[in-house]
Amino acid sequence: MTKNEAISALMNEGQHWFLPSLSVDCVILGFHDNQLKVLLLKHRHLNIWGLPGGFIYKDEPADIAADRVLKERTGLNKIFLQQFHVFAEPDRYNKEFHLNDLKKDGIDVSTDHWILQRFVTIGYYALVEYSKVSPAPDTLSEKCMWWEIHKTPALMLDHKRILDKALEVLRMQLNFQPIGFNLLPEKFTMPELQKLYETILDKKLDRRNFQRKILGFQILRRLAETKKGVAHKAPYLYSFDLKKYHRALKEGLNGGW
Amino acid sequence: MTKNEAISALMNEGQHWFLPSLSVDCVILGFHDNQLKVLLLKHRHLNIWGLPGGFIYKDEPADIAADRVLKERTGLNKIFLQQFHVFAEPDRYNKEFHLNDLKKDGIDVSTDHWILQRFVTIGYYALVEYSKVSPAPDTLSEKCMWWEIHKTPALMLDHKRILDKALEVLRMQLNFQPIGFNLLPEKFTMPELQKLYETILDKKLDRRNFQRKILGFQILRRLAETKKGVAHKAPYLYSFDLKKYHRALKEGLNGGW
DNA sequence: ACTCATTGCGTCAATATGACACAATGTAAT
DNA sequence: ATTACATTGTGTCATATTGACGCAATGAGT
Repeated sequence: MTKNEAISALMNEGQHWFLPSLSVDCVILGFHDNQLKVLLLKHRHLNIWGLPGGFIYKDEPADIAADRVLKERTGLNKIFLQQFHVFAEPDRYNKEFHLNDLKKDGIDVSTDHWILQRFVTIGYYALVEYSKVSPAPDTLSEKCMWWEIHKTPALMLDHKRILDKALEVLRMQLNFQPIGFNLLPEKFTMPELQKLYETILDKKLDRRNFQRKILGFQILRRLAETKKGVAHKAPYLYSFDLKKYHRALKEGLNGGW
Repeated sequence: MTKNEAISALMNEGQHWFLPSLSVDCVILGFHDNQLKVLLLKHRHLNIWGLPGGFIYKDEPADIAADRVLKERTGLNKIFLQQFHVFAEPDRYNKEFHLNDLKKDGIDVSTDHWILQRFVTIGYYALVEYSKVSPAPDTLSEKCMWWEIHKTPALMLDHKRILDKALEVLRMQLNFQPIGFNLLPEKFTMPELQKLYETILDKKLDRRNFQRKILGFQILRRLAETKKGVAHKAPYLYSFDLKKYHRALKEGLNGGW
């Protein structure tokens, strides 16, 4: 099936396949070159980017739909994927935008076409290991690539707001949940982990205090090896203690009360 | 318009008014007699209770829909109301349940009626001042009353799960946000505030340490008066310092990182 | 006047946190 | 080889926060 055929099928049959009014959008974050990155798609003819998103089959759980979208875009599945917010303002969805988008593709639809109706979208975010992802464009897009989190291009509709909200929630989670398992390779160094935290928090942390605190969580295991081929003193390699990591995920880190 | 007329109108016209596939459900919590309570509705003919919920008008933001539902059920509006989770499993919605419900009301609908389709619901929770609420049943229900949070009756569909999730999120929020302003009367005592925390957390707290910690947040003002007509030593009255309270809401309490 | 549960206000040790010092290490320049 | 230097591993110290608990004051009920 060519891309155009796929689009035709979607346009003509979509309303029979999918739950009306609802979509999912995924904020897929990866970490590379000591930078937090987000996976974006470029629409076929418009010079605008957007988050990977999709619709929910009529008998499909929303979480599975998000998983499916993620799989289609990154080749990854079964990863840490979490619903974080619903975006349900009536004006978030711009009829004109899609109408123009489709026209440029040579597709003319009436203004009451299903894809032009108001959509409420469920925002999901995923933390993935950058190196394992093979960005792959889908039916409606021509490019799929990583962008540095603070240097994203203009995004369609309210996708910038969705991205910002994902980061806000992520920062909150950092306060009571461990993070990083899905963002880092299996073996990593303390400075890499610290840089990840600093990037998410957008804030410098003291190297020594960071180490003390993170080790205090008891979710890391220091390996016997050090990182080779790196400038300056070779740092130790660490890996997550998965058992303790998952326990911490469930029970929280600090407690608070 | 009688209740039956209202139901007829809803059944016949609903699909033109509301966004398909979507609903909102509200977990409305109040505090009374040193107990956390939740507002539940009893369906008209079934001996089963449920959370107050409703649909979203086609041009209405979901937050406003939740506000509207809340207003209709409690007489309150403009209060702390927060989306906390989306429930989107296909099997959460039980066609048979509604079919039976309607039959007992003398309403026969075909199995493809709009109200029998799959619905994804957005869960909202609200913390309200118990004494200001006037529980009022709506079109589809015959009773509306407070229930102790740990002694709720059987709930329809997945409403028990929604309630539990709301409490889980609320407990998390307690770790980095102040709470209580909407749950307590304007003037309250320290033991009352502590009891609120203990109820939400389902855990005993040390009286003296609790006071020290909560005062440390700097969101309380101690009044010159003490609570009268109470057994034993008269405790001081406190009220929230709204300015600082709202600042703490925005900026968080502890920071963590 | 006495009892007693409860409140207000402490103390003290243990623990956590923030700021910073210093030696060890490995690459790169000389 | 030697040296320079950025970076890492480890530790210190003062301060802040936390958990556990003591004790006197209060005020309704007897």
